[in-house]
Amino acid sequence: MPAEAVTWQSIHAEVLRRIRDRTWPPGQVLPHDDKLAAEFGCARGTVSRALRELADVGILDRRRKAGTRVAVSPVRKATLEIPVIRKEIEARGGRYGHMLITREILPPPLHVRSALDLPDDTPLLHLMALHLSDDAPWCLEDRWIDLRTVPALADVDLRRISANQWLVENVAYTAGTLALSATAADAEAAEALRCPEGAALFVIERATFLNDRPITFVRQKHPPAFRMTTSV
Amino acid sequence: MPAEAVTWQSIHAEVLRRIRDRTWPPGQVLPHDDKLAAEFGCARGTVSRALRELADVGILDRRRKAGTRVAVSPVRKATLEIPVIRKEIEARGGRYGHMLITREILPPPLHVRSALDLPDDTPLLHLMALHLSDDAPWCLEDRWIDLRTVPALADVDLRRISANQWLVENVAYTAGTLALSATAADAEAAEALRCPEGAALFVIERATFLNDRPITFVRQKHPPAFRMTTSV
DNA sequence: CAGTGGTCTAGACCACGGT
DNA sequence: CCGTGGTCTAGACCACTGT
Repeated sequence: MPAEAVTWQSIHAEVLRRIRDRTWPPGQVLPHDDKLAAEFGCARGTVSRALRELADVGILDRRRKAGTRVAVSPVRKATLEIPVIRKEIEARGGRYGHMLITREILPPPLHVRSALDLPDDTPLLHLMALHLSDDAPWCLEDRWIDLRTVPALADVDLRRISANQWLVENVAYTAGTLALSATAADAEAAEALRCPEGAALFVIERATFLNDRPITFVRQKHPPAFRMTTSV
Repeated sequence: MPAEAVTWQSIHAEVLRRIRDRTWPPGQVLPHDDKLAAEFGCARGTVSRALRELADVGILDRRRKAGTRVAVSPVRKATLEIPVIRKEIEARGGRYGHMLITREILPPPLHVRSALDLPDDTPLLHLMALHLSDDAPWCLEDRWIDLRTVPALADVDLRRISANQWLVENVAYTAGTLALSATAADAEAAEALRCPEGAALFVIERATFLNDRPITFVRQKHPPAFRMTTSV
């Protein structure tokens, strides 16, 4: 048997195996990094790297002085990728299209003020737009933009480039929130998405900020067939 | 001015600042790790650690020989936490309750066979259960379990402990898929969740495996007020 | 082929947080 | 207080991949 190279990945896999084995059941304290390094025949840094990765995904609980334990309630974390809609559609083999429905300057409704943490009802740029995949409605977008944070957007022709894409290419946000929910299609959504009124729509809401200044709040309604998937 | 300690976090923050500044715009090639280490006055390993974290979340693109670039299409990644339902309810301050509606052994329908990659229609354990928060319906769970993978579950009294909880505590899955969608409430869901038929429900579907052997497929329907949130 | 990031090492100091 | 993980260093070798 050849002396296998000890990599952090190999330690990661071995530790995971012992956890799944229940060699180390939930709540169990693992040997200290030094002990494990001796057992695996490697430096402490290598063990540390492996265990840190497991702690990052919630499988281990590492604390100074207390040591490393197998997490009791493994709060599994799933990562969702939030691509630009255009890329998402093209990745699925569709031809991307975009239609600006309305563009106006309006005082924001309460839920927008709340999401963007706006102290008053200073008017924002409001857009309604439809994203299309092969000319079929992909999602109806209801967006509010604070032009005080991104003044350059005021001069952009949003019929040619979607606000979504312009923002991604021109503003790197520093913080954001994401909410997923389901809602029934109102008349406007039903018409735009060509689905019956009352149909169950998948809703993605995002608020983004640039150094605590609000950039945009967007609500995207997807037709009933839409699914978001990931693997864990 | 004291000589600040150079930590990987400080480099992480500084690089992020330069990206947001557009000092390094999307597509820009960064100086090599050695150069940056010299600039920041630290070891290459420290720079490497900082840049790796940024690459992990899709902000940088690091490749051997090609160097490090600012990602052009920042596919932002959001991480969703998938807790045990009981913990989720208790974390929100609710009192958890659980009701087993049906328990039977049945051949699985096609969508279950497909999700679990089952070659035939060998009967599985099928459960319908309702999770409650302060006696109000929280979610209707439709679960299929392959007892060949988890035979011990056959003898568990699922009226006392939910399958959800038993599985989390007793089986560490090795792989899984997650899908989120929206659907209209059918008569059964409407009655269980005390909402009108046709209401928009938020649906979470999960399939989990233990070393390529199917464990369970579960579809959880949440009433219209349900939201999943995270920050980025 | 050759340049660049990926990783390992051995040792050191330090920050956090149980006891 | 003092044990344990977190991090930095300086150097080395290696794997991947663009040219």
